[in-house]
Amino acid sequence: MRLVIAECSVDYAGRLSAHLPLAKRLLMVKNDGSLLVHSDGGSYKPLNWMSPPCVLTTVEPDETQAAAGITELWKVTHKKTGDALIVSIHEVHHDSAHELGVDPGLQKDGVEAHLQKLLAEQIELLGDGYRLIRREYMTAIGPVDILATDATGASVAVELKRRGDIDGVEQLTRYLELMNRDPLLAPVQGVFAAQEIKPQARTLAQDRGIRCVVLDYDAMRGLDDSDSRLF
Amino acid sequence: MRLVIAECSVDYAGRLSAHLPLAKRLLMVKNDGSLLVHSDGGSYKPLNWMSPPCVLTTVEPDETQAAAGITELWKVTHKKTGDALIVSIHEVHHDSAHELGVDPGLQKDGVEAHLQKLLAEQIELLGDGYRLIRREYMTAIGPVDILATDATGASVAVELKRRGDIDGVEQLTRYLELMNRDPLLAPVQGVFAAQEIKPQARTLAQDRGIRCVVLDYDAMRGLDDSDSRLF
DNA sequence: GGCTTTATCTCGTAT
DNA sequence: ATACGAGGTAAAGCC
Repeated sequence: MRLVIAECSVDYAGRLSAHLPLAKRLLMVKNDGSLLVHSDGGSYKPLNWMSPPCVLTTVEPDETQAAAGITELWKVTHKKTGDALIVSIHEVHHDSAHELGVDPGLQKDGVEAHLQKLLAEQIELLGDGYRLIRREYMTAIGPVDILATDATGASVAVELKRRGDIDGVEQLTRYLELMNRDPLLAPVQGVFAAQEIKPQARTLAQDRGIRCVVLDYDAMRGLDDSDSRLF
Repeated sequence: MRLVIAECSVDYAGRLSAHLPLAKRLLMVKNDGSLLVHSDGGSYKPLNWMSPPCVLTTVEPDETQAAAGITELWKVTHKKTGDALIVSIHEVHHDSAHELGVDPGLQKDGVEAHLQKLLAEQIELLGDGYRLIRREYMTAIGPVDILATDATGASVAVELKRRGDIDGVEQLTRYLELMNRDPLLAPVQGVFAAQEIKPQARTLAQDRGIRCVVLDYDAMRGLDDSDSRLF
């Protein structure tokens, strides 16, 4: 992510035409090439922006533009729609770049979060001798919902979903590949747990040696009297 | 505006509960106290945020939190709803503040400027034989959007609006009164052109002998190949 | 992948 | 002030 504070004017042409007069603003260039133009007020919506997929190119200002005080010209075009955003920069006050990496993303607490909490408390539902290591076990590619050990002490990675679909199996597969490369964890067994598991997902999981567990949410809630406290 | 790049986790409690696991993100603190938490991808929507009016306070982490690696705690609460956003900062990688001032704000040209340009180019939309005299024809009380002549060579004053309201008809009426006193122009016919004309405005216009024309912006754009050049 | 519904929606406008 | 509808809506859920 690149952060630039600059005196600039902005023109947008796409579904509509819009113009931002010259003023000092924040230009946020994300890793995917998308651009956000923010002022020091308003809500979270930028004054103007370009959504991915798009490309940012810097153009050399021509004589007229240079005479008008433009020192840099950014052109951001959307790859599909052809929408264009043109940023005319007059003066740069700040310019810094930062490596942020992939974000694990927002968890909206609802049924899945509650399911995770309940299963963590009732980890023996997976089998006798199972013990919880931790929830949200962090890996380089994101957090695994639950990490546990089975009766033999071997690691078990649990992926939780309300509706178990192929996507969830793929996700768990990626985690397992990564974790099995870690000598401190390997061998790691996979468990795909959901209130409902689609036949395709079940077939794929079994094909990859991943155990499928269907969870009874209501029964799990019934066992847990802390339910009234919610979280 | 303050920009902070930090390892942080975020919890939101308001209309819903949500959580962001520990990761490196951008924290944007606007002048009004509002906060935006951005990752290096996604759309213009932040991962999490607090809208104004709100207040940001920094809290000293307690022993447990400090032991967990939290060096700073930000608490942003909405003044009316009481929604709260809690940012647990583990490590700050960048921290800078910038004075941006008040933004002049976005001008949506789709409204009038673009319409005027398009209608000037496609003046025959008003009728066969129409010819453009000039845009922004100056009078003593201000510029008339478009001055043209009809097939007979008589003057036509065009008032353009995105949404045709009574105000626009009144404005055009004033121009027409003035221009009809000019022997070089008189008689001047009035045309009220807009993407949408309100019934009250239409009634008033017709009562004053002003012709109403509804413009199809998209069709006019489609006819204008200069649109593909963007600027 | 395409479609429908939702949103801590935001934002403007009319009442 | 509040209600209503559009948005460069974006994002989640569902078939």
